[in-house]
Amino acid sequence: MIQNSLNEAQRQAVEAPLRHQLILAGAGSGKTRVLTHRIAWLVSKEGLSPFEVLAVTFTNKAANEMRTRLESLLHMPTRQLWIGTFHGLSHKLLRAHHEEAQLPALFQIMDSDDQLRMVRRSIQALNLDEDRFPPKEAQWFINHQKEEGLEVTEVQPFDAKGDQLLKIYQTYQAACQKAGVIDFADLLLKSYKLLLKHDDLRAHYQNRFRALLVDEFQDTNTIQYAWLKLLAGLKGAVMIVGDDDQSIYGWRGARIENIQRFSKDFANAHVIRLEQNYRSTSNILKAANALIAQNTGRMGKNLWTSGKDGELITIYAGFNEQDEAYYIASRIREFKNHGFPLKSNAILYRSNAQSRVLEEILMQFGIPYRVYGGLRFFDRAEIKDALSYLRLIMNHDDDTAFERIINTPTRGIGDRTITTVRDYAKHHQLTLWNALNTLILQKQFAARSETALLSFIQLIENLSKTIATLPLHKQVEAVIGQSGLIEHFRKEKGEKGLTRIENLEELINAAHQFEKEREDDDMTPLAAFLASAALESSNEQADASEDCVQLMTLHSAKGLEFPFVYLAGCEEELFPHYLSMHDPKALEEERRLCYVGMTRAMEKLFMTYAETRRIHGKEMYHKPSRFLNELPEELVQGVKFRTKVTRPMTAKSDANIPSRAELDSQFYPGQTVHHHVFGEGTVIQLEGDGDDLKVKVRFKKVGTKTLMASFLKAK
DNA sequence: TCTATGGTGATTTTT
DNA sequence: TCACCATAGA
Repeated sequence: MIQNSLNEAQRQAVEAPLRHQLILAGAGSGKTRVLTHRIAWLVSKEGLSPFEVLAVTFTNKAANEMRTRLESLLHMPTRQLWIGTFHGLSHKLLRAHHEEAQLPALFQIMDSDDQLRMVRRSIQALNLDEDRFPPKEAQWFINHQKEEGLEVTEVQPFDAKGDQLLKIYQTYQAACQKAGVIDFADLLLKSYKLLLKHDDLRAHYQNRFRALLVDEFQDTNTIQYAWLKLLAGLKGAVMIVGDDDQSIYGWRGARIENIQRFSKDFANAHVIRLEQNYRSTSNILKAANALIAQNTGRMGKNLWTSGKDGELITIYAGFNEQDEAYYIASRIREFKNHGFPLKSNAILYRSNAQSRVLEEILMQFGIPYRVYGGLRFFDRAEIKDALSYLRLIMNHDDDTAFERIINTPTRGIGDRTITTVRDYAKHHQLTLWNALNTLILQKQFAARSETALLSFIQLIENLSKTIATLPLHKQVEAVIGQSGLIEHFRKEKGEKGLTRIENLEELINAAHQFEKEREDDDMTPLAAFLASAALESSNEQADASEDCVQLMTLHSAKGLEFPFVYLAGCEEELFPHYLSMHDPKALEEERRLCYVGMTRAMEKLFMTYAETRRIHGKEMYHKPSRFLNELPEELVQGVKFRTKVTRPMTAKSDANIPSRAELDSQFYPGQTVHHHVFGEGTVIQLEGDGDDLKVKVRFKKVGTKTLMASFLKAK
């Protein structure tokens, strides 16, 4: 990517006067670059104060990246600038105006796990049959209502079942209110209603934000759209960046139609297409374009590159899933032998279950790998236990936290006892903590239970006192130390308990880190830490240092890129998935998923399938995915997937061998290099050879540059 | 309170 | 097939 300056379309988007803009940004077309440059332009050339800009993303990762890049562009702190996720910014609004939003000052955020427990308890409290009303379904119902912008008072049930579900919603919502906790969907809904109901606040924010920018707009749902529209008011200039072809979260409530709706709701919006791709070879782009052209109702877009044609796309037909995995592992080993690091390989698949066979074979090959998208750090049971102690200490009314730790570690408080407390709380409209204390005063428990309960109350109250004056990490440390969690997990046999203890220690580190990095706001450090634990469940510690193959689902690959991509399991019923292949809308989303997967590849794309595969214990024969047939034949090589051939287990190589220039050079795509001025970067491509060898490098700090090889150091 | 057993059901996931 | 849950029994 030689992109020292913006291309024409990018420049138009960046340097436009304040106005509504719809940027259709194809994969790898530099959309983050456009977003950050746009903000920088508005601030430095249009004279906007950072105070007047609002930028919304979907993930924390994107928000952080944007802020970092912006700081290096503007050379000034960006604290005043509101950059964050929909949820994060909503949270900020609710904290600042919790009274108007009718929330307690110390309200806590529930994650979906907590939410499910809360829903389950609501169903039980209503004496409903869990078989007829599965908690998952009720949870989905509640979230769906909220995402459509409907508070509990606004839902119109249309049948008997809906009636019951609404009752669950009501009970659940009342329980949340009582405990002072809110769920993810509430963050958006409540902040939306806050602005809607309070004219003064709405006027204030509508006046304040002169420019509003939204990333990944195709992923927005109804409430997010309404939220944005309300915040923009009549004066705010809104710029949305998105790609209808990469909309893969429809099943989660994302409304692809929001993009079309935007042009209607925001008058005179300028549409700009970013179609020049700086990531993939021409052949990969042509194939992806051909595939996505099969979809109907697109905004329309054709990716192109000024770069090389590159390799053809290799399709491999394995005779079973082991053979498929063998083939992939062999290619990876081959690349490794040619000097490419393992981390330039990514294996993508439709469903998580597919990773197992791949992992087994990679292990046989002795190839290190990393599977993305497992349990996140803050979702681990032991971490949630420790956080629940902190939550209960901060807010004794937090019933979710109470339920979680009342008998963790086990302290002789049984189900009977807890049910007594729950029932009493329900009948007297008390929180669990208050109900427990009242019952103790009334001597309602057997002697043994009472001792256990009293020691629990003592523990929480003592901790509340002792940690009041401590710095955050000491608070966390004290709570973990005195809760007995460490002893509890020490009893767990095997490595599991040890890992848990290590994780608890890591939590103390995280608190320490958080203390150092936190910007000051009006929350106490503990409150801020708990909120960020719920909202910023950082996927994992950045152990990017380890060189290993990346395994992940197609969904989690969105936004990433890799020199070599293997799209595994390209079979009917698996991809497109059988649950999605009969509904035309869902099928198109599957195709978009395939498009997303293909466009992750920079240099070389492999698409593989297995003629037979074991699924749920049964041997299944699937046809090759229709998506393979939608690729132009002249762009495809390798095993003829349209005719059946019997093949030996050992897969023969038909992969690309790196070019002469690449072999002669000490540099290769995907390599980390160092430059004395520009700092660290990743090699994207080699050009020329011998003394004339030039290397395209994407630097972390300064973007992409092409340099003489002699100026670079391998790392 | 821990452990064994059987039934069930099985895309995709961020906040 | 297998992993997760709920439930029963020690």
